[in-house]
Amino acid sequence: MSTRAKRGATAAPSRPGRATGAPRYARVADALLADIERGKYAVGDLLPPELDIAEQYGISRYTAREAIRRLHDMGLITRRAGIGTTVKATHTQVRYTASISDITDLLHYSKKTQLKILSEDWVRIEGPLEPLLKDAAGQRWLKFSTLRYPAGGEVPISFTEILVHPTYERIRERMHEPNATVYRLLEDMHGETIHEVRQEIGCTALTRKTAALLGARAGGPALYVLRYYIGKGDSLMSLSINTYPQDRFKLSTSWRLDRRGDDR
Amino acid sequence: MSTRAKRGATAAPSRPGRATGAPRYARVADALLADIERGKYAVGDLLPPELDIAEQYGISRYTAREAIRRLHDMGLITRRAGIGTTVKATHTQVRYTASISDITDLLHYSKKTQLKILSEDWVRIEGPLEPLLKDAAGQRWLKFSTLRYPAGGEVPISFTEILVHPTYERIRERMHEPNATVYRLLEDMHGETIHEVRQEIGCTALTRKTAALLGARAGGPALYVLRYYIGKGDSLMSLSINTYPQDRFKLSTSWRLDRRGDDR
DNA sequence: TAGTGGTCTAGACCACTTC
DNA sequence: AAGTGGTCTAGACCACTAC
Repeated sequence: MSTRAKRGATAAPSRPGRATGAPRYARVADALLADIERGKYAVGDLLPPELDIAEQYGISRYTAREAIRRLHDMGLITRRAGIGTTVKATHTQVRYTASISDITDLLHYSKKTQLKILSEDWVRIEGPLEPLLKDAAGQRWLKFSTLRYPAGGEVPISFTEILVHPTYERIRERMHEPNATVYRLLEDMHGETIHEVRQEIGCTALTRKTAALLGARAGGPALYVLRYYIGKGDSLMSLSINTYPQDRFKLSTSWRLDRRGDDR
Repeated sequence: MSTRAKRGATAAPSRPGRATGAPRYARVADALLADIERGKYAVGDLLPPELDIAEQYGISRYTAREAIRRLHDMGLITRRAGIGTTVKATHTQVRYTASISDITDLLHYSKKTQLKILSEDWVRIEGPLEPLLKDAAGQRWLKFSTLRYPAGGEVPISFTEILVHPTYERIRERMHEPNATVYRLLEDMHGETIHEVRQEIGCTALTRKTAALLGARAGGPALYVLRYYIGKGDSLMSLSINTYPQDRFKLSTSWRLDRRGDDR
């Protein structure tokens, strides 16, 4: 009980389980983590209160909190004042993540593309659209038919149909501006943020009509990408239906291993 | 001063008292964030030392640290003892992330699939393989040709060629086990972890040979997915080349907005 | 040697939840 | 009223980096 502070940030490269020269909070965090993995605290259980943990390990409340914070950063627990600390998972659920800085990153490598609007009209959600927009069946949505070109290029990358919830019809006013994108207009004009994008990728054969628009061979293979743009509270704001003919576009994603609980 | 602690985490709408109602560290973090965005501290600059910030805002070092921690959690700064706090970015670089708990999640919705190995041999990286594995040109890699079936199904989902770096040839021993996956065997048998997966998605037309294996129409559209499995230090460990005929498989990804600096 | 961030203590008041 | 996590203070020693 005499040894005071141990040391600052030493090498101590996140040896899982080991705990020789690591800070106290890290050792306590490892101990708690081991308890959770061993099942001493099951999912749904409460961890002991901070003061109990502090007493149990002979540390101050600050250090106990710092240990618990690690578990929180790993996403293993939730905390609520008045309730306590609840175990939510025994292992870090997410191991790999992919990141983008901007939704545009989903669309094309090069952000330097241009959208050409072929037509703009109101459509009723029925027929082939209905399975894509079940919850909006019968509603009238704004629809843009577009081609996307590389900067200065003559050959389109994709044929894209964009459906927009009627609430946001004002974006029509500025949709023809160069470099306009639906989601940016939604943010600018309606103050709405895209909270989530759900993307579904498949393949298809080009119809005669689409092939003609894209200058590709009818029946040829094409990437078919649906993107649902979802706002606050799971509200669907927009849907885009993209068709990319073979070899004009490649979708790349990089998934990286998370090391959240280790260093920081 | 006399005023001690302010308050806990409250909503506190428009109490005309002092500041907004947010904790002090949050207000200070916002102020620092504003300074960074305004350019008062440019990228590469050092933020003032903790004690200066504490003095400047009339708070304790703990509270100043807590404020700075938020900026760190947002990825805007790096900190080093003896040096100081360096501004690394003015805005959170990553806004949207997608997560998976397991690499298997990349492959198919249902994890209940079975791999059938058609053949296994050593191939030299040349010819059509060379552009995919430039750095390994001329090397001999282990290659598996496989079909993946849904649990109990008769119709394959995909034709997959798997290339494995010669270092890891031992996985051959257990590759035929049910539910074997390359990356899990790499972890089990060689103690190597996949640090990153790079995925490239395109489309193609089925060759006669592949179509025959898959029981699909030659020339029909197919998803073409390359996955590079990368270990520590950017070392390429394995590559898989997947061909999914139309309608047998859909790739889904969900990108969520990060809200790291806001609540927690 | 001086100054930085990293760790730690011992206390305190607060808001929230449960009894 | 009691107990929880959330916030905050005023101090301290440490390891690291620069001078």
